[in-house]
Amino acid sequence: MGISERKEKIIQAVVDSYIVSCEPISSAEIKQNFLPDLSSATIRNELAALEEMGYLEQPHTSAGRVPTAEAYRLYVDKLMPKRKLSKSELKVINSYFDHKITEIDEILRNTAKVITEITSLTSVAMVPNVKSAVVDSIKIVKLNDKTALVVIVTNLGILKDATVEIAEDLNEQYFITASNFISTAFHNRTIEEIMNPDDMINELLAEYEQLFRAIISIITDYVENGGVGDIVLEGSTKILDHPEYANVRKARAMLEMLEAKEQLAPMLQGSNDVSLNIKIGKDNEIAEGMPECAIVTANYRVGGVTIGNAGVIGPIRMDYSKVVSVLDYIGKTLNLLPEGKSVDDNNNDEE
Amino acid sequence: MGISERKEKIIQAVVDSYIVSCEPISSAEIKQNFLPDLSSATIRNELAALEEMGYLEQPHTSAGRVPTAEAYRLYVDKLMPKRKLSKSELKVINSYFDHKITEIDEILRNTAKVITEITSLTSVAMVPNVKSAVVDSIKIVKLNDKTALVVIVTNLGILKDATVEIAEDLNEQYFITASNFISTAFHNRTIEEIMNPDDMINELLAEYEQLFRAIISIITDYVENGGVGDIVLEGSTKILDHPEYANVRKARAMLEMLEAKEQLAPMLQGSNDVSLNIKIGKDNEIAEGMPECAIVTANYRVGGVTIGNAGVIGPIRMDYSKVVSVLDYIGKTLNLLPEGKSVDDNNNDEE
DNA sequence: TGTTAGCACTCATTAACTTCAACTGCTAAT
DNA sequence: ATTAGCAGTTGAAGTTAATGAGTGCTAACA
Repeated sequence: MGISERKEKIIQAVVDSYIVSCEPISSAEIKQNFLPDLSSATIRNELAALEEMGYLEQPHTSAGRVPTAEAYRLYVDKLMPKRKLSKSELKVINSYFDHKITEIDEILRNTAKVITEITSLTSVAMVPNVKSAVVDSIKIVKLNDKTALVVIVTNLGILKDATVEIAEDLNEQYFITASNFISTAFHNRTIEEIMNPDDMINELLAEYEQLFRAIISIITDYVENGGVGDIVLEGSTKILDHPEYANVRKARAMLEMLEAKEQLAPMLQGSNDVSLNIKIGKDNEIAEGMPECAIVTANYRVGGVTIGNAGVIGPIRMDYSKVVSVLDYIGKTLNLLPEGKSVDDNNNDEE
Repeated sequence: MGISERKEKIIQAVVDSYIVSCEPISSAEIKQNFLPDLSSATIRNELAALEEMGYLEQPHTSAGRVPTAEAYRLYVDKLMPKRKLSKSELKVINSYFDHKITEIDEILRNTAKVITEITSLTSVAMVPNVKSAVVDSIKIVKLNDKTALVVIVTNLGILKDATVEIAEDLNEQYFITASNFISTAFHNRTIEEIMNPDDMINELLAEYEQLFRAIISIITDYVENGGVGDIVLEGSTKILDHPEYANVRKARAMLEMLEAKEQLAPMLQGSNDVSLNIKIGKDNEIAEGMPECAIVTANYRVGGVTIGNAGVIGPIRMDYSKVVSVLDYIGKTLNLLPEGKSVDDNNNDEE
């Protein structure tokens, strides 16, 4: 049993209005701005029905209506208008990616920055699935008598550089040989395989056991340190711009959640198969007492390889339409990056 | 013209009380908790005099007194009681530094963390004076056909690792030779000298000019990117715990200032000669419209070498006594780090 | 049967007013 | 110089009344 087209129009009207005003919407408002051919009384009847159905709420008897999470759900799934980004917005996005970028970290940082700049919302970006990264090579460089630097190069970029303690009597040549040896052994293996080495690897690396253990320990540290890669947060104070968080109690709950970045990971993930993921309200109640909010994330690929997720986090009342357009356009832009194609060429959307 | 001892006692009473209550202090309160042998009327006379002198303020006529920045100044310079940290606090601090720490970054991160944990204030830590860091060696490692990693090791730790693009036909041996060559040329030079190479260096490095330029470019990037090293922020949401920032306007001003980390640098610096630096209110009005706050920073040395500044940032009404003790104790702890001495040995303070 | 005008009703918000209590400043006595 | 006593000031909290935005319902209408 679907709902009538007119009801859908009304839901859309309520959500659209509420997104900009953050105040209950009255029947008169809807008549004036969306359905001038109906009387406010008729609209009131519909509103009452929609409230009965769980799409709308009244803060108090004599107030207008406010959308529930259900309404937002319907809105983003079906009713939301496609938004076209303005020329200047496109320009801003392109400017973030129009120069050569080599490090995945930087791509993600830029992605987060540009999302925040355009949407005025707090944005997050993260590298997922470190375990499935494929090792290209491993370099071990002696820095001084006591320490060496381990660099693990993967298809997702430089995974991690960390220092390890070494015996003092090992010379540089030793590390060059070791690097080559270990690189060969690990080449084209995934991080996961290295963490659980099979007999072959174990045997192969017996000679460099100390270094080998150190490398595994670095990788394990890294993977277990939240099980995920870096999470980049941008514009966390934007949260305070929304009237929803006008009182300090709520604002703090939100900011504290953001400050504990690692706990955000499970909410950003889970969108690996889907390119766009919208979680509204209870959808993302990972932890007890988590503040109500909405999270929209996209799964980003560069040259066919998934490099991470990025998106926004904000009040349930957010401009989903704009957010989706931005995430979408950034996705297209990123996908074209490595081919060396100019980013200006991919602006052949609808219209 | 100094002020009488009794007046000082009263200022101390007002500040001490205000630090815990954040509410105007009445003459009766002072009598009860600090000066029971005087009548409240006498205290009122003194309070009026101190207000005249600029040390105290009344929010409104029928309210108690609140200390001005002047009063805090006098308090920290002269009146503040020496606080002894509790056993459990000392334990917490020691636990952050009782294992081998090699990277300066990690020391600073830990420092910030422990400061926040104990003071419940937002803390900052930064590496200053990159320019005067002395280069130990420089390593260039070929990662793949197109990129190489440059690692600059200084007396302050690994200054920066960054990738550079390289010509495809250079083999690994080339970089080993180049590393050695460049390392030798730069050894014991400061970053500043490298940024403005003299003729000798220029001549010496003519052979590796491309790499040489790339390295200088990395260093320049790094130094100009705020002119300072990393700034670590810890516990920024602690700001919201203080009643001073109960309204969102003020909270946002503060948080936005913190988010623009780089701008904090000049406020943390300037304490290179002094080991402890307390800036109250207008003392640190770097930018127009900066929220009123106090900043207490310490200059930290490990083995005689300054490694950075760290401290707290919070409302003018903060527990200076505790903050100073904490920063002080951490300073002593850090200073003993490299000698391998147990951190538990340095607990021979007063009492 | 769906739509609409009309009207009574509800309830948050605001302003005006009152009360209350916390302090002070001042005066006069010690 | 100190102090008791008291009048005076003022914000905070509580009360009441007026306001008006918006609804739900009823009865008439197409």
